[in-house]
Amino acid sequence: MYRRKMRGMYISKRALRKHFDPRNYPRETYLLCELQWRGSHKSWQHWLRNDDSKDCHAEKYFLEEIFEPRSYNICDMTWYLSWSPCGECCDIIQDFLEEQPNVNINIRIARLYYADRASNRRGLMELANSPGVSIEIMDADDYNDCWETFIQPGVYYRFSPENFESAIRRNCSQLEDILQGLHL
DNA sequence: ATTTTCAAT
Repeated sequence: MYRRKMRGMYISKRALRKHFDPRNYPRETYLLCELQWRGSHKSWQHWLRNDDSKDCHAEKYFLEEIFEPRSYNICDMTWYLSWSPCGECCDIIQDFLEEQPNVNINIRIARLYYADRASNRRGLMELANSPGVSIEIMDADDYNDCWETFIQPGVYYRFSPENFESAIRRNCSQLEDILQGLHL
């Protein structure tokens, strides 16, 4: 059914710590996806990072190479993204959703990618206003959900978001401004 | 450092 290309389902806590702590500024982007087709009890998880060799952002890579559409039932996806999508990826996601109107994407992001660039701000605002899309900064519940889903059972990890609550708050207010179309 | 970024000039 789904190919497991490039990466698998579980991720190391080391990688999660590095890439989803908003106080870090890593030079790669991680996309963790959990999806469920309505009517099915099983969910499916997959994670990947951007492909430097192909100069391909993580979002484009996931939608073009990993996701396998079905013409029936509704698909609910949650994405945990370490960087927010750039303007171009926002357009790609929007086009994808127009072609796949049975898919919903709930996007949770750890930090904002070049938030001072008008093209990125505009992309996020337009994407957030598309049907089937929600975009939010990851809060403590998101971190816990993400950890529970993507860390292998039996691996001990305690998440302590209090260490970066101020970074989360700053990103939330910045995203709020962007989605309201301020400073475009 | 209220820096750093999947980014080229």
